[in-house]
Amino acid sequence: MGRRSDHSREEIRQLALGAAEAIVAEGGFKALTARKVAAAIGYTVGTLYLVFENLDDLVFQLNGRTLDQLYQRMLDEKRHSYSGKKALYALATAYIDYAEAESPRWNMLLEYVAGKDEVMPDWYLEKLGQVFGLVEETLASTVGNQDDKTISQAARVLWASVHGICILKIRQRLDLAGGQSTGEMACMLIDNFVEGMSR
Amino acid sequence: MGRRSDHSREEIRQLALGAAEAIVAEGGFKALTARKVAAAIGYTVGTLYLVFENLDDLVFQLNGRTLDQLYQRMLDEKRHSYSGKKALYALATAYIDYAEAESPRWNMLLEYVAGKDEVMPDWYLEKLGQVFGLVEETLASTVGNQDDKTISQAARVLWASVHGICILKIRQRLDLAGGQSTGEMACMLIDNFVEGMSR
DNA sequence: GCTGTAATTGAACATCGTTCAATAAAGCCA
DNA sequence: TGGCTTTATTGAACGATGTTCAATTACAGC
Repeated sequence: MGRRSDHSREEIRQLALGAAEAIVAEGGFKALTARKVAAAIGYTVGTLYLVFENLDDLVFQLNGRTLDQLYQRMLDEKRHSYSGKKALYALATAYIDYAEAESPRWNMLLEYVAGKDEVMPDWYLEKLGQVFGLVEETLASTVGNQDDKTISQAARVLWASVHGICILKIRQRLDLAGGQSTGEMACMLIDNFVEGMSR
Repeated sequence: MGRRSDHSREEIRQLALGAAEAIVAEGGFKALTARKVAAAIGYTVGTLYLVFENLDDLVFQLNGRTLDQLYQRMLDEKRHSYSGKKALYALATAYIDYAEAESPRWNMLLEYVAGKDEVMPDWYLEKLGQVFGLVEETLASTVGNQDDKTISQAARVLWASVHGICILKIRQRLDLAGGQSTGEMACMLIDNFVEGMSR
């Protein structure tokens, strides 16, 4: 109808993202459609396009909230103040548990493939940086006296690796033989990597 | 029209897969549509559905050919008969070079997300196994006297990790700071992992 | 109560994957 | 050669998708 002003733009944005999360949790990425999100919040498609540039934009913002949750879970785990390798295990476990519990949503983090020279928005890179920062701190306090640059690079290598294990497991590209759990694989990675770094 | 019999089913299948590869290389995954593939090989949509169950099936078979190529490249590299860590570097480099040269196609390997209890077809798991087998051999000859199970598990962990680095790089989730190349990151991973394994 | 503003709608468009009755070309037999 | 059967191939049809935008309607101020 006409102007109702039941909700502000920002409220509609939040409602839509919430509804989208529920839809994805229920039916995975392919279940997410503009009309479904609109219907779930009691509006119509047109309204969504006042608040989001397009569906990709909505997905991107949803991914932002996923990264926030991921960061929060890892931060909570770090609060338990383990030290050394145990702290890295804890971070990896938090990451993996989230990925397995919320797998459709976590999967969506990689769904969007940027074009050749498109670049991620700054706010998104910042959220990614937070997660890596956490790993960096923990790694720094685990392997002694290495320079900052090495630590920062190693943290990225290590976390990309944890991520890789997670992805192949969850997307079932890794079942063949072995039969280890994701957690066990991550431990093996951390053990050897940290051992190697501390020579 | 009616029956032309210009090509056998198998020939049509190969033509379609070839055309699909070209389309993906040109415009990425989202450019791949049934009508485009059909037009490219001089048939209509209907014909595609005589040869493929659906578009997912086509993508799956295309992924099979990608795995074959990947395996071949890695095998060629191994023929140069390096040994030790150098051999692992060579495998990783072959993998990474392929991923970067054929990134839309390589990206497609992870595009399909299986449902909760769907399982990959055997022929696909076999192709995956081939790739891992190559890493296994190489790793076994690099770190001395470890039992087979440990090697096989470690090979999976290591390659999932290389894969993770590749994915985050190519999908631009990893630019922040550091500025290492994918290859350098993989070397760092292999160095530390192998060092750690050989205690 | 009237009017102007703007929030909201939903029909319209192009395109998608997928299906299947209709069609026309090839093979075959007399 | 001509007619009949077979079947490979077609393409219109269907429902659903993302996206747009003129039309509609509810509110705010006078």
